[in-house]
Amino acid sequence: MDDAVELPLDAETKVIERPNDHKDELRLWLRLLSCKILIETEIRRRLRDNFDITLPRFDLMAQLDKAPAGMKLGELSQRLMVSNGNITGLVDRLVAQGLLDRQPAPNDRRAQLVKLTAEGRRNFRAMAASHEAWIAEIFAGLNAGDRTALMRLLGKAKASAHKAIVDGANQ
Amino acid sequence: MDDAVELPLDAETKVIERPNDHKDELRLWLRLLSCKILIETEIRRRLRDNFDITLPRFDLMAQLDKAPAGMKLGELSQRLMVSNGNITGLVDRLVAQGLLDRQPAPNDRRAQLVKLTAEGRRNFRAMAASHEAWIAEIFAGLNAGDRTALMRLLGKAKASAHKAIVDGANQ
DNA sequence: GGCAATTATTTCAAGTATAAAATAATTTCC
DNA sequence: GGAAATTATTTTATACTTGAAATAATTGCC
Repeated sequence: MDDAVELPLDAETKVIERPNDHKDELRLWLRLLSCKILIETEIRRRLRDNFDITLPRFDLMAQLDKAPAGMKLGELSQRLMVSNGNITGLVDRLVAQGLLDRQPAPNDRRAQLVKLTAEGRRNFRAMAASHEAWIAEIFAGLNAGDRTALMRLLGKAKASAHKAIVDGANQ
Repeated sequence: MDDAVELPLDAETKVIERPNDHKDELRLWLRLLSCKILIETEIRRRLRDNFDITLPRFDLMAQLDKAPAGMKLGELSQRLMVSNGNITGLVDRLVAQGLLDRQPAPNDRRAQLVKLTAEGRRNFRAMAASHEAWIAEIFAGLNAGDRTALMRLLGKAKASAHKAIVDGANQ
């Protein structure tokens, strides 16, 4: 089979001849993805080089730092948007490192509360300061207006995605 | 994912009382991430349910579909922004599935060219049509102006991140 | 021509991630 | 009170992912 090369069509022609073309949305998605990978790879590298910690562990600790009373595993799973089984393993490793501890949840023997240990909190606070500065550095090329606009558009994209997910649950 | 509750400070107060605060950039990063996870999880689910394929495999095939002459593994690694070892395994599995084939690269006995098989191309084309429609559906809540603006801002973010990565290589 | 540096890929160990099934406890509701 | 449904977590199997080291081939340069 021959592999057709893209024809050089301008936007006008596109609309007329390819009414169901959604290359724009596809490009938008790919750019969002590449932006995320670029930033994440750099943050991962800096966390490793400076603090010898992985990004998933840092992210989990960040959630716990905001919840001094501790969190249930399911809560962590929801906030981090990852599966339950994933959290089980991550918490295991962080507990083994002495950065977290588990304790039974009051009033519910199914659940456990996980919280930062004193060492975990101390560690996290130090890392978080650097992390915040890195993120600021990474977005330094955007002014306040850009950031506000990007925040709003991403919010709109999230809402739109949410709707598509609810609507097309059986798709 | 969660957008922490805004403190009731106006911009002025913020600047005065929290000169080195970069919570805005942090929130922006977290929103970008959650947007990506939300969309990716849904696309992954639909690919699995409709075509019984994983997202990484689909993404790899998408690259090859654009390169009828085939691609070298390193080229795939760059385009997909993943490690070399990752590509080796993915290609192994896709070859085992009969969707790809490897052949020696001309003029370079270190390298190999990977390309879609006829079946792989047929498969991919069918999946790609659905995939494109899903992405369009997911971004349907954004009008053309929103999409253009988001595209531009993400481009700016990428450029900014790139600069930070080059500048802060030893950070 | 030949040796050092680079490039392409694979291998390896560890960790991260998912989906689905299993386990255990709680809640609902009659 | 007790069965059924729900919820919280773990387990399992498999796949994906990374970073670093190893292997193999090519290129650059004297």
